[in-house]
Amino acid sequence: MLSKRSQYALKALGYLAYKYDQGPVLIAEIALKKKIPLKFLEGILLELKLAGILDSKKGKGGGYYLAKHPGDVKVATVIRLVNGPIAMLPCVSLYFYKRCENCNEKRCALHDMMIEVRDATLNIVEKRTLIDLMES
Amino acid sequence: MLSKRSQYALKALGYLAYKYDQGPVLIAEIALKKKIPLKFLEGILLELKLAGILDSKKGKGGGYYLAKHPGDVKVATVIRLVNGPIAMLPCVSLYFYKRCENCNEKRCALHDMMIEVRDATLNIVEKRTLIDLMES
DNA sequence: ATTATAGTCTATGTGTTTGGTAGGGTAATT
DNA sequence: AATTACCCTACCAAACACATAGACTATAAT
Repeated sequence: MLSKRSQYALKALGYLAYKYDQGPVLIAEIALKKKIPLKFLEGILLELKLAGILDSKKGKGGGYYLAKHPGDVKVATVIRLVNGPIAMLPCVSLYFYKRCENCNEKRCALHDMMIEVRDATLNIVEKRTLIDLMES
Repeated sequence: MLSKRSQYALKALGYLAYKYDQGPVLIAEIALKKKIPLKFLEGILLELKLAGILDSKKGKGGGYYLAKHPGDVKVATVIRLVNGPIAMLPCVSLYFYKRCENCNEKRCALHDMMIEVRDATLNIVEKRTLIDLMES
């Protein structure tokens, strides 16, 4: 399951994608429209900024905005950043790989099945971008 | 990610499937072969028994064994039992559904994408059984 | 320069889950 | 009597989830 934080991140990005090229958007506006606790959202947006997905402007007329074109931000990237591994097991994760202690990966039935699951999922989230999440 | 508990459950079941029709298997044997902390495993096997997947016999010559044919126990069932929802969001879960507070499911882009992910995953884990996990 | 705006940063809190360890006693079977 | 599952309590450390509060700092308009 995705954490609340991840859901919020995706929702917020969907909104910012929708508002793309319309200038900075207030944290408060996003919080209101997407029903996200404001201070919680603050931290999430900052994380997305530090990762280079968002950029921000302070002062009047400031706010957050996408640092890239919505089509250039993959859903998979956001999930990995905010939520962590997409795979069901560390031993089949591409970005968070950790060796499995109680199986030899060369012939582990569970391992093989989980690779299939991972690929089925990646096949979707690696292809989808913020364009697919655009929403008011 | 699957919890350790879930990994252990699947590993143990794979072993019991491998030993199917060879009489009860000691908890200690499973723990040893699959490198699972014994007391932890104890609880897991009990849970699987209460769910009707395993059966057990006490006393000398006792142990745990599959209550059903390995081909009749779906991987999806085990994951739902021990790990919880397979879907990435509560609002797209079939067995653990919970309404989403910050979207109207009729037209929520995230919702739709997560249904796709769910189905891609289910397409695998609903078809695989303990036969596919059989392993010494 | 001042002031309001709006993002940034740090700290704190509470509760839950995870992944164990340790020990005991009970009930059934051989 | 020995074996083995069953069932219970207690404890622990660490992480995670989901926030809230307050102070600080940069920006821009006046």
